[in-house]
Parts: sequence; C-alpha cells; structure tokens
Amino acid sequence: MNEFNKITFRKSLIDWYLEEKRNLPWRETNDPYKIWVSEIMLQQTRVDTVIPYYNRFIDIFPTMEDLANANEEKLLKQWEGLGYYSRARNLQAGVREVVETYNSIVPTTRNEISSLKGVGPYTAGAILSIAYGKPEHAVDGNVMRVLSRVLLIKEDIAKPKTRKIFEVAVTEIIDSQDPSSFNQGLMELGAVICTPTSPKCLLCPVRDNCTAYYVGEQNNLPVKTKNKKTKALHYDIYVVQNDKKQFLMEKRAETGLLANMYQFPMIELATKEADTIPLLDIRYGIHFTKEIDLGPFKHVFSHLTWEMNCFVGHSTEDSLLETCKWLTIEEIKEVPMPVPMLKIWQAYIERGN
DNA sequence: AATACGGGGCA
DNA sequence: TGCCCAGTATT
Repeated sequence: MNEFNKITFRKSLIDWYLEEKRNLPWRETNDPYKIWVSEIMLQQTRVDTVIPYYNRFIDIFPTMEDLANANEEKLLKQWEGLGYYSRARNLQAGVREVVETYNSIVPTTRNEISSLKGVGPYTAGAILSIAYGKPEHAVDGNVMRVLSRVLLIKEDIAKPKTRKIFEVAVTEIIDSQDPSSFNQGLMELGAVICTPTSPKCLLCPVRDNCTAYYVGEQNNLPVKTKNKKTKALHYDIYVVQNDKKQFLMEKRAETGLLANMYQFPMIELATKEADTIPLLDIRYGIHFTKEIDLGPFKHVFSHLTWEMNCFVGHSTEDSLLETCKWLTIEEIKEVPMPVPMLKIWQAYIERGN
C-alpha cells in the first residue's frame, strides 16, 4: 500500500526544486516589492509572457516610491498587452498604501498584507513565504493540480470553496525550514512535470509519494467543471484622421473592461446590416468620409469575443467629447491601448497612407 | 456561488 | 475551438 509521507515528500520536492529550478529574474532577489510585482504579473499569466514585462517594469519602477509616484497612463503603458489591467492599478494602490502607512515596508503578516489592494490569499502566501520565509500556504492552479494528484483529492477545483481544502493540506505538509522552496517547488512541478495534460510522471521527483500515480488516476485529475461559452459582440471601428494628420482616439470608462485604455471610435452593431456612420455624427460629433476598408478583425477575450469591421477615413470637424482627443502618430505611441486596437493600428500603419 | 476581467500558447 | 495559465474583486 502506498502511503503519503510528508517527510520524504518535502525532501524530494525541495531537493528537486533547488537542483532543477529555472533561472527567472524574480528569483534573483529577496526584495518583497519585486516579489510582489512578479506575483501580480504571474496571476493567470504564463512565465514566458511575464519575463520581459517584469524586467522592463523593475527597470522603470525600481522602488515602491517610483511606482507610487508614477502617473496612471505611464503605468498602463508598461502593462499594455499583459491583460487584466486592474492588476496594475491595484498594485499601485497597494504600493501607495505601503509607502504611506507602513513606512515603505511590505507587511509581514497575512492579515495586513491581505488588506492591500490586489493581494488575495494566493499572493499573500507567495510574498510571505518567498520574500520573508514564512510557512504560509500559497495555493494557485498549479498547487491544486499537483496536490489533487498526490493526495488523490477529487473535489471540483473550479469551485471556490475547494481552494480551502488545499490550503489546509499545504498548511499540514509545508516545510517550515524552507517554505519558499516548498511553495515554489510545488508550482515549478506543476509547470514543468505535473502538467494539465500528459503529466511526465516518469520524471517526477515525488512519484513515490503520488497516490494518483499509484492507482493510475493521474490523467483523470484534477476534477474541474467547464465554464460556459463566450458570447460575441459586433463593432464598427473607425480610424479617423483630420487635416492636421491627427487621429481621433477615445479614452474608455474608468471602470469595467479595459478601463482607462485608449481606443479608436467604435460603435456596437445592434443589427448586422445597419450603417453606423450616421451614428458617428451623433455620438462623436464628427462628419466622417470613408476611404478605406481595413477589413474584419476578431479578438477573443476570456469571457467574450469582439468581431470588428474597421474603416479608415477623414473628418473635417473637431470632436467635442470630453473623452476624446486628436493625437499624432507619435502621441499614439505613448497612450495605452488594448491589443485589439494595437492590431488595427498596426494594420493601418503597415498598409501605408 | 457566480461572474467580470486580457491575452497568448497549445493539443 | 476550448482549455489553461504563479487569481482577485465584485455582486
């Protein structure tokens, strides 16, 4: 009978981690601020995607004071393309709180650090264990996958309350001597060995402690219910130029999807056949003359899809909307835009005037 | 408990 | 296509 042994599990996991861990930029520091930045960026985002963003971010905002004093547009520009932009705003709010009320020292208790904007149960445990060496659980998707197999936990990991089961489990088995390597070892194992599909069990350092492997259930775990389909929204998008070689751009609302990011004027299609050019007049105060059809664009978000038709043309009138600006090509490079708008802008630039 | 919130990579 | 990713805030 195979029986889980936390003593040998810890040793196998940590020895493997210390030997095989990838060299990642945030593993070269103990600065709680830099660990914090990395953990926020890594939320729902792959390591390879984060690396260049992290390096650039630390280069531009090397200290909490630098980030606290940054203006939001510059901050969002650094986050451009990374997604979940409220992470950036919440990070700055949290950092400002630490600068102002914690004397620029990242708190060392779960209660205090969890009160910071954008710091949930996972991030709190990650910072406490990695930066401060505290034996705190840090349960993310990797940890739930790995432990669901190792401990044969069949609870649905899509359900919120299931995370608590894994937090209790980690609290029970965590290595109090090196909680940083233990937590990061679990995540590293999930990332490179104990993968969602085709786990590499023959290379796994904790195979002897894996109950799922012992009973041949590793490919059936974790149990996770599926989420529902995304719905599609249709838009007409307009790249509008005036006679001063400026382009009309609009700042999105300060809450909701892509908050405070910049976009070209866009009008949702209620019915597919409708011509939205007259609406440009009403909603944006411009008289648009269509010249080029840039074609269809499609962009898939996690919960919805944008299907867009994009047109280029001129307007002779100035927009009066508070949320709109006429920007030159050089100025457009400075404002934060979501990827669908970047794709449209790139297509326009590559097409040439 | 469910939903909103980006974007990219991979089978 | 659909799933997954070092999740959190809001309702």
